[in-house]
Amino acid sequence: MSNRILLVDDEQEMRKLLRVCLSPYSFVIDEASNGEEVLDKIITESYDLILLDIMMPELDGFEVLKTLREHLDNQIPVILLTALGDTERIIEGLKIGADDYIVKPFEPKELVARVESVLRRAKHSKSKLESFVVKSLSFQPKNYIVSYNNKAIPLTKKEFQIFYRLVSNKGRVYSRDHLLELEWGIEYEGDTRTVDTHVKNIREKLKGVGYENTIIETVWGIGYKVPEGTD
Amino acid sequence: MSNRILLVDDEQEMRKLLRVCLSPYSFVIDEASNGEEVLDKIITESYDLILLDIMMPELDGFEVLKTLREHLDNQIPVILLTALGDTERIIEGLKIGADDYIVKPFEPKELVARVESVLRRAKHSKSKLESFVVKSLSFQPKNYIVSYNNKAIPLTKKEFQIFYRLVSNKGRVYSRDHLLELEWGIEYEGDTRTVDTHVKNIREKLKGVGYENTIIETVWGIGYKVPEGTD
DNA sequence: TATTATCTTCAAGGTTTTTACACATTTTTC
DNA sequence: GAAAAATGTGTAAAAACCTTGAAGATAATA
Repeated sequence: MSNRILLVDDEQEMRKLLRVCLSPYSFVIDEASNGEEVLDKIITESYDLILLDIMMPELDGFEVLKTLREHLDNQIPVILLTALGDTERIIEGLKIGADDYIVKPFEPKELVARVESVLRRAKHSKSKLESFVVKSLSFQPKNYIVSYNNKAIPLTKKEFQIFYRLVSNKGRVYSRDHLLELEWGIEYEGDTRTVDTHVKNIREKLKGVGYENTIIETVWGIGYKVPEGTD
Repeated sequence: MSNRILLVDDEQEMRKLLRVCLSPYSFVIDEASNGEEVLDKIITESYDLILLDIMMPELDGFEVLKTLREHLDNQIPVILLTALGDTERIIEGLKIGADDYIVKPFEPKELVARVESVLRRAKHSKSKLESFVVKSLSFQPKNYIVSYNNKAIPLTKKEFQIFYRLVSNKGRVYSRDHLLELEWGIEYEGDTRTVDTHVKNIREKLKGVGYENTIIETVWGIGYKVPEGTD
């Protein structure tokens, strides 16, 4: 599956340049010309990487990144585009969660290298690969395995995806639509209730291994969540 | 849901022009021809954006904006309409809380762009996403959570909506009709007393977790409010 | 290709939320 | 202070929403 990249820059020329540089590779590319548009798109679409210009009028790259990390998807990789010599802002940007930065003007080759490196890292990133334990359930994302008392719970791929998303974003409510977008793809047209069925199956399988907590909670009229709390 | 826009200008021609420019898009448009009418309408109706002419006889745009920001809704986006070269007033206007400005005469395209930009920004404004604390209650709007002493209060969706509206507009009184319009939708046909029931339930649930303040006050003959005061 | 596993759809039945309404209580008006 | 108007409250019906099971469709595997 080709990676989806969002290019963010207020200057159309720069977006064009970025697009040209990346076009030889099999990326699906989308653009946004200002901060608000980015937030909008992130909520409705889903991307594997964001190339984010820092200097934009109104809502600048910093603000976008901050909002993104604090309120929206905390995992999506971000590469900052900065002007030469803007060391301070680079450091600041990395602090608040950027994954890498590229200084304008840049070498096309370097751009691609950075993009691929970040994508690769993201794919194998700790958060995505490392096992962890939540509420007595131990997750092993790289193998699509969840286990309880050392007993593996035979989740299917979709089930795992949903469960993993909810668990690794404890406390956050996901609407059915949002889950469909995140786990199925950009323009899923099918029945929303599909999510319900998967949730049902997850719950069933959890019970099947003797796990009695109600870990996936229904938020009436909204969606599903895994509540925060002791693990 | 389409956004509601209030056009404010003393010249009918200008209102007509604005309306024509915006008509290709799915906005619900209302008009006002003087300052007093604006304040009137803001209190009884609700809008997502106000296009406000500065130069009006009697109560001018400044005064309206000031009153709006000081006494009424502090969040509703406002775009100022100004004459060419009126830099001073523009700056002044932005200072007292306008979100953007447009210089007359304007390009229709630009008007629409500005309008949409401001609307988008408002939709994702921090205030809509960020958690906050009011009178010992902590709100996490993103996840539909209100909690007291770290204990979640199990509000239903409607209850949360109403409570959140009142709390995030402390000091402002909302009539039942207005709340219905805001939280139910423009053409609600049911019983007004439905609001009372929800308010009752909210109060009950607050007591249920040991919260004894009377945070939602009844304003006799008008509606409900959450009073301003120490948090 | 046949077989199996997984995913999706659908509808019946159950649960929760929302609404309506009747009556109690409070506030205002005269 | 009595009548009228507005609000508070409990209950129950109505509506909205969720769960569940089963069956068809699709994809994966042998």
